[in-house]
Amino acid sequence: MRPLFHPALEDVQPEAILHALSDPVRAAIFARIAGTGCVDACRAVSAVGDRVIPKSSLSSHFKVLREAGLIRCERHGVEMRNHSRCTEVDARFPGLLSAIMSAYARV
Amino acid sequence: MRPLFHPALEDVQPEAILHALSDPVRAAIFARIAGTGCVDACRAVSAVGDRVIPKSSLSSHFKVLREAGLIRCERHGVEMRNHSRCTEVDARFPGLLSAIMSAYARV
DNA sequence: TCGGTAGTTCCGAAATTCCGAACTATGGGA
DNA sequence: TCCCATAGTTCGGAATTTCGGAACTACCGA
Repeated sequence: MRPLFHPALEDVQPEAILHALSDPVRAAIFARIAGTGCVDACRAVSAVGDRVIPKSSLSSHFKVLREAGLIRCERHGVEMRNHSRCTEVDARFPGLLSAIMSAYARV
Repeated sequence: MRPLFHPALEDVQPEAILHALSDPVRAAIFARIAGTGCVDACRAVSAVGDRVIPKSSLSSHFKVLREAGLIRCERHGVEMRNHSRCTEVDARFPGLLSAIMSAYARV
């Protein structure tokens, strides 16, 4: 398997970040990844709230987050490890991610 | 014409805001409204960058912004005046709008 | 009442999202 | 080595959303 595409920090666009996080499921996934530092993808987030997310949907959610520049994914053996790129993104767009995540936390 | 629907501040949802502003055209419209304080709708924003936006698309963009709680629209005679709800929204989600707008400004 | 400007609604085409089923990749035995 | 189980991706069709032109409505001034 060839390595997954990750945008360079300078190619990360605000619209992609907002689009990625405008889906509550993706926002919850991202919050979990950012909160725990690292999450092995699908099994660890197979449900959000009381809603079960199908594998194929999860896979595309991870792809959206990755291509938006929000997470970094690498395969470790049979599972995928996901790390947030919070620190990087915060350097490019100061305060953006924390404002978004605390807006969600407020609801 | 019956008055337009505007969500109460406590019904404003982060996902709606992010979705509304994840479209660069809407973000540009909102920036113009927030910047000038008030914009008479379509004529004043009939183009974003070098791209002309059809009236019907503009109309639905304004609707999305309004229903997300980002702007307040009222008819004055033949034209529609749009005000940003920045101050209100900032009270509910501190720092969110300014972080988003400065992220766009950075690109 | 007519005419012009501002904006909305309607509706079909295009694009996007959703998710089940089938498939691929990897590692651990036997 | 071969097979199995687990983790995740891809495919494809249905459902939803977005786009934009044409027709329509609302309001004002003359």
